[in-house]
Amino acid sequence: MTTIKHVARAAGVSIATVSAVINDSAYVSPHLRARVLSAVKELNYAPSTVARNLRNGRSQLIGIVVSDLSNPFFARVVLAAEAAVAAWGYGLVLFNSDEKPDAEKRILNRIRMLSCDGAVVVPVGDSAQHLQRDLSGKPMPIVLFGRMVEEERSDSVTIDNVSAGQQATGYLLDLGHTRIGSITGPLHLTTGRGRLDGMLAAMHARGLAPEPRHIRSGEFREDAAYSVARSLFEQPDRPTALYVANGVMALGVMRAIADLGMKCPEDISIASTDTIPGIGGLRPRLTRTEHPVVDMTNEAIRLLVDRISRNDAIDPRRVVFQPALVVGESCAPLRA
Amino acid sequence: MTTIKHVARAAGVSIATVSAVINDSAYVSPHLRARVLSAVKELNYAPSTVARNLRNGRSQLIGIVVSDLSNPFFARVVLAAEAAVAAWGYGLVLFNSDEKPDAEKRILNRIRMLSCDGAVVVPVGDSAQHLQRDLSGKPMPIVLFGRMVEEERSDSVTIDNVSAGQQATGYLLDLGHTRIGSITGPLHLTTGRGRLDGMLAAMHARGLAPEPRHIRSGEFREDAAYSVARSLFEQPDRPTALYVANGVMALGVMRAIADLGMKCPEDISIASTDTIPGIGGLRPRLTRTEHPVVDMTNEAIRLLVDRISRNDAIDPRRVVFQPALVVGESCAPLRA
DNA sequence: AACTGTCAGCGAAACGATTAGCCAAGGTCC
DNA sequence: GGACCTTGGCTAATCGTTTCGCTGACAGTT
Repeated sequence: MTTIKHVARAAGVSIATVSAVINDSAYVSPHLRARVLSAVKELNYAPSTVARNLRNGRSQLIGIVVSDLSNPFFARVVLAAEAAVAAWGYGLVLFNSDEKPDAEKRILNRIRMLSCDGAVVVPVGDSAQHLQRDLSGKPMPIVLFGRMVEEERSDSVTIDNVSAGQQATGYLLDLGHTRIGSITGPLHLTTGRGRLDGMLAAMHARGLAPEPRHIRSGEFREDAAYSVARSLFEQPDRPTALYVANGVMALGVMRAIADLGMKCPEDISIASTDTIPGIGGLRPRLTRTEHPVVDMTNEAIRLLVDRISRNDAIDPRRVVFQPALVVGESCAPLRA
Repeated sequence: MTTIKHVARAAGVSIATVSAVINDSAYVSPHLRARVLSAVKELNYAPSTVARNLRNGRSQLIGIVVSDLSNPFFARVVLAAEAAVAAWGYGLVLFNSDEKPDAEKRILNRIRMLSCDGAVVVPVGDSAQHLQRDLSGKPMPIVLFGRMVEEERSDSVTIDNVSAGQQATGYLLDLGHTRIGSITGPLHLTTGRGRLDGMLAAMHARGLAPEPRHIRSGEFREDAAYSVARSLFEQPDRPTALYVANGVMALGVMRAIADLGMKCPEDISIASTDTIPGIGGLRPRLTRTEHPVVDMTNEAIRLLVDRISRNDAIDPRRVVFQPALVVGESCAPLRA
């Protein structure tokens, strides 16, 4: 590795001068500046970020912890986050907690040891809070993304889950369905609980109440949804319409429908929150509510970068995005 | 931040002793060791990776540069890579070159500045080679993934693209199709060129040659494939079967088929290489060749870690995985 | 001519860790 | 009892930067 010292020697100046040229942090005469720059090019010098980080206590690294990278929703978040942090001059260190609280704890500890300047976390436990409290002095900036676990004291970017459930269920109700079921995520997560609450609220608003056994919840996974859907469909009085809480679960439900020889939307209507992008050519297209993933991610990174470069403590900020209903072909009016 | 110095003071020992305890790098009497450990716990001390890295020239970071993170194939690679590097005790820094050679160059420079210990690169240009040559002294370990651009001197993990094209096309031929077209990727990439060569080889082996205007190539993107497919289908004597070179392109083709009011496989058979995971419930399921993504990724990380921890230079190793044909419902026998 | 102010550029001290080399204290052996 | 070895722990150098404070030259002011 060529270091600043080699450059200084080659250019016949002190390392302080080289540093000044590199960082534009002080005036250097054009003459010397040119000598330094040509030495830099000559030796193909690049300042060591490690040394720089040690010196000024920052790492230009942002951690991102997602709960399930195999979920395309989070893949899109990571994609957007990579672009966003690059635009702010940071690097993105990626972690996958796989919905396991202790994995999350390990990861957050690793993030701390890497001296990341901050992190975007899709929480699965309450470790994020602890991490912040632990640090004597400045807490590590954290932005919670997508969901919250308990009452949190961090910045957060989420969607209005209740509205998502309401909109999707409302659409099914408008089509005349009354026997509506739902498969939602774990109820200790706001994305699970909130969407279910929205679904129930929409029903109640029309004076309806779902069959308790048509209300199911499970992990946010394709195979989990598949099993739940099968057991739901194999019962005698199955629902005529189903609200499914996310994109991969909707895929699992679709697979169950196909495997049971049913047809969607002829035999059952499916509305979901979230979808899998790019499957526009496959039928049926899902009717679902969508989140503005890129905007949400940009906002999260913006909040994080702002908090990193801010030295006064301010109150947590919570940004909530609204879902939008997108109509596909997976829902049909109730047959009389 | 609490540093090793604070721990030393609290435990009443020198920082060298603390370091020895932390790293088990020298014998420390049980008495002092206990004092140190309790001070560590007391102060909630975690060694600064930055300082440690500066000192011993490693960063415990592995970079990964993918060419298009919005492609689910690479999303799966990243998912697998995250798990693999974590298992080896590394962190994963993610970059997206978006198929742009100059973005790749910038990224590789950033990776160098971050003093990553190595990188997995899906190359879009020839910067990876340059990066290796540039460094005086030890070159930075790099493993090329998925494709190669020119003759390369790095380790690489790829698939047998020719075989992928042959298998998929062979299946179409077995169904009786002779007027077969193809939409493949950019021909300067081995994934583009190789798959097309395989397709052509399969045709030639049966004494057939495709219509030149049925052989198209374009970017590995859903929308690119959509346009190409439309223009192909709107011609008078369109092919009865089509080989599509990757999963997202296949989705674009499916969308074009749907938008033109055609049906797959009734009106046209589609076979592809690569697919989008988890769409088992949507119809038709693609007939395609699949790659062992997880195995490939693990192998790449294994090669990289091996080269990082090795101090003797050895010849580049090339690992080639074989694709496997998976039959769906997107192909039908040719109607007489 | 002496004093003051400017200012380009330099030297050296951090940042937080690892580690080679050293130094007392204690034990062993003739 | 002195020479020698072992050994636990410490001091100090080092990694590659940034940055504070200083030097010395030169110009302007009286």
